Amino acid sequence: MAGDGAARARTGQRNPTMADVARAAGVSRPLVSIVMRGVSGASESTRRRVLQVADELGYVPDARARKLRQSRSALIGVVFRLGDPFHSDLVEDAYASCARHGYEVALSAVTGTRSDAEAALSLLKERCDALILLAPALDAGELSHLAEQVPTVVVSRKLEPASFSVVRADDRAGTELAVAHLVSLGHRRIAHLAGAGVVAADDREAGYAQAMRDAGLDAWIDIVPTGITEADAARSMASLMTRDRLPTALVTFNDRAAIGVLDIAARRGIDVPADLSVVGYDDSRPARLPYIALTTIAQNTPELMREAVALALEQISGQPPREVVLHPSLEIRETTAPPQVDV
Amino acid sequence: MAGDGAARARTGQRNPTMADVARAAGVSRPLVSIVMRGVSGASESTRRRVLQVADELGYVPDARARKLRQSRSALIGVVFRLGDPFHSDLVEDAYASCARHGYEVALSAVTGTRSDAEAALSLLKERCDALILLAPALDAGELSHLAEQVPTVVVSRKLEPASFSVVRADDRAGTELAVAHLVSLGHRRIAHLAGAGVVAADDREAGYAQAMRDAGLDAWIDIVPTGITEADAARSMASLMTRDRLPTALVTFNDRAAIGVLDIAARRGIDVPADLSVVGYDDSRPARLPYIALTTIAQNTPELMREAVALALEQISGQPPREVVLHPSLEIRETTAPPQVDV
DNA sequence: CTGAAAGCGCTAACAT
DNA sequence: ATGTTAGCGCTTTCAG
Repeated sequence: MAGDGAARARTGQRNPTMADVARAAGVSRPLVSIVMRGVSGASESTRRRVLQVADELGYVPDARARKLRQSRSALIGVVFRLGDPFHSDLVEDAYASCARHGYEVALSAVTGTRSDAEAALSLLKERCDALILLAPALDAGELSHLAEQVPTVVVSRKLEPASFSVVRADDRAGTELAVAHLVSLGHRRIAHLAGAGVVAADDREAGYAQAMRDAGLDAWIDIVPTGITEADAARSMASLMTRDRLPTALVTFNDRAAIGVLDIAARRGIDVPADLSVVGYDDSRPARLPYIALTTIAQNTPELMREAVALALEQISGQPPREVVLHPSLEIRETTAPPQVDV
Repeated sequence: MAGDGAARARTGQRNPTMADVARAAGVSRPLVSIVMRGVSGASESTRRRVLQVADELGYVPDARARKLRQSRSALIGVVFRLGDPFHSDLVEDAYASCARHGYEVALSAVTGTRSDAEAALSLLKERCDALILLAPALDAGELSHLAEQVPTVVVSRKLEPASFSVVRADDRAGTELAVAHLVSLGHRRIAHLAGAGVVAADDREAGYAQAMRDAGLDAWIDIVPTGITEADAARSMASLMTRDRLPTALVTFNDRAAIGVLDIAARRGIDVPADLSVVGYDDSRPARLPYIALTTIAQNTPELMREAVALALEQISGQPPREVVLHPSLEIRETTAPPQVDV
């Protein structure tokens, strides 16, 4: 029973400390430390008794004191954008990858009122052993400055690795994959909904153009700029529909744009994929919903984070920063099919 | 310039400490502490000099040491479900509310592989002054056990406040609002898509039934059970459409179900709101997207978190736990309109 | 296998 | 306004 500890907490007394446990168990303080950390150096009987006493007292080790005393904090800080599905996936993978290497994760969120710099600073104060920044909105200079203070890994931004490491997927290769898939289905009038001014959008657009040329479809290259939200894409799609001939397939720069397109298509009676094939980009959670089932380009988030953590550990152990570029893959679902009528 | 500090970090030396700053500035350590905390007790000239030296050295205060020394950690722990839009909103509000009271936020995520209990334990180790749990999947016993160790506030779950405080919106009142809105538009055949086995779904269903009775529409009460995903709702909607007469309006137990309905409606050529009015529940981010524009019940997340933080502070200052029930509100957007043909 | 002593970086309490 | 001393809870030596 947690009688004693509970009573203490309820009456506003301090939490039990290691010394309390040692006293109650009739052993020295360091011995309790040994038992709590699960390292060797205590007999089995002592270990059992100490653990039982600790449990009875409701003892919880103080992470602040532990990390202060240890040279390394065994903490990897992750800066992510709150509410972003792609970041949510990455954070989940971060927990898994860090745990495999004996590290804990310290989270710091970027929100409408909390900048990347603020988020990173709070982790710096916690003395994380390394920082992993998910697509941070910081320029190279700010990132370098940060990286001089702590090993830093930038995820999913195309940046020259300098004092920090970079891990990202090859965005050009991604849209090339998308176009190649549509070409193999028999499409020729393939348009691209391009993200205007969005990071990574340039590479995705270049990959689209390259793949069209490679397929001998130079004449059909058709780039429609759009904004970052579903609503922007819906508007662009609506304007596309005022044309004489619609494309038979659409490659969008991200899933949100693709979903905006799907929505408008449904409302206007355009059958996807019979009348129009759509390929998104990101393989975000909504894309995987069965009733959306969007064919899309996946960045392989587990591998992205596995590499990010590996790069962090490399830097912690003194190795120089470097860049890792991963290959995206095609997830074929239900929004692509051969065109009903060819050109 | 951060020359010295940077060089240190890059060559793997330790970070500068307060003692380093004191030495370089030619003052005592506590004086540096006074300056860094911005409290009174240092002359303006000293203050300026210390701050400049600290900046040159690239000094960042060590949060672990500070929190260890202080009796209170000035930290409020928040346990949230990663990737849940409602939780994302709440966390964002938590940052704002905590900052107003001089508290920082320590985040701990619940994921597919990380339970509420694990998430809470890691915050316990950080010695947070209080914990705020967002719709935790823990039973009353587990919550009580936790609350004996640290002031605890449970958000958005209907639970008898015991050793912990509870803040939630009135779910019955929410669906009553939804039905009343539809009735005022002239609807009578109003069905409810009910969440099977989901927390809060019972109250929402009860509120629907109550409001129907209050409007004298007992005969039209029509409760269709469904699952928790958009796809579940889409299936339920499809089966609803095999009936002779469709309802003219639908109240769903959450936004995800509503969005599943909207999707199927668009695909089957049912015009929302002309043929069918739809009211969701939660006012989640997707509901607010302009191309969805879902009429829905809002829980007022800023107020929910404002109350949660207030309840946490109350408990920290020794007051007993209690319950706060907030009133939800109706957000009228574009998925509701008068019925085209009445019964 | 166990215990005594020192110290991580900081702040609170007391001096001056 | 500034300096001195002590100690937060833990882990790490180093002696037994």
